[in-house]
Amino acid sequence: MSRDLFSGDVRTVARSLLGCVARHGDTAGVIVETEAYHESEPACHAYAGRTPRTITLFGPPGIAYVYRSYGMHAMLNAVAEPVGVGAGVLIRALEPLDGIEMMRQRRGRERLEDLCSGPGKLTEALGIEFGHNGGDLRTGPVTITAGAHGVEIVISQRIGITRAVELPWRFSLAGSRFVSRRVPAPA
DNA sequence: CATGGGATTGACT
DNA sequence: GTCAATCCCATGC
Repeated sequence: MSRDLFSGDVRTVARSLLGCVARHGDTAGVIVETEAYHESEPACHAYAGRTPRTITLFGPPGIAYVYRSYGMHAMLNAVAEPVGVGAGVLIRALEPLDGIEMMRQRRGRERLEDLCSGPGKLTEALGIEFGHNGGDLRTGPVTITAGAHGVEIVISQRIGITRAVELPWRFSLAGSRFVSRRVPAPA
């Protein structure tokens, strides 16, 4: 298979990351939900071209792109596609694996399903901050490492966006109770 | 330089 | 189901 988890087109990478382990310090979780974003479609931050905010997306694959949403939440993305192409995979949900007590402390919640079931939740649970933007996900401090393969994947539409809503670029693990929102039933 | 919007969450009706 | 919190930055004049 591919030598590098992050090489290939962004949708392939988004699928490959399902089942992988995201880790920061003593906290870690299995990725159960991702979304692909590409400069060719208007929901992507890179759509408008290189800016100080989005420059990371145009860099080499395997780099963390962390940004602030709604003024308060950090979002974790893995940069994909070759240098010069702006694209990334949004990590939307994790199944808690290690450091669960620390996650509970950071989140102020007890239930496992409340710890990492959303893009802003998982960054809080893992202690990921804006300063991690630009870090290499292969060497840390925030890492994503290969996990299960052959997992059953569900494809659906992306969530919480207003443009290019129709693209089926959301990927989640079938039946996981840790996804941020239910996959809508087919029409 | 001023303005508006956003890849969300949690609390409340 | 509805709504506010809060701030970076892209856009427009």
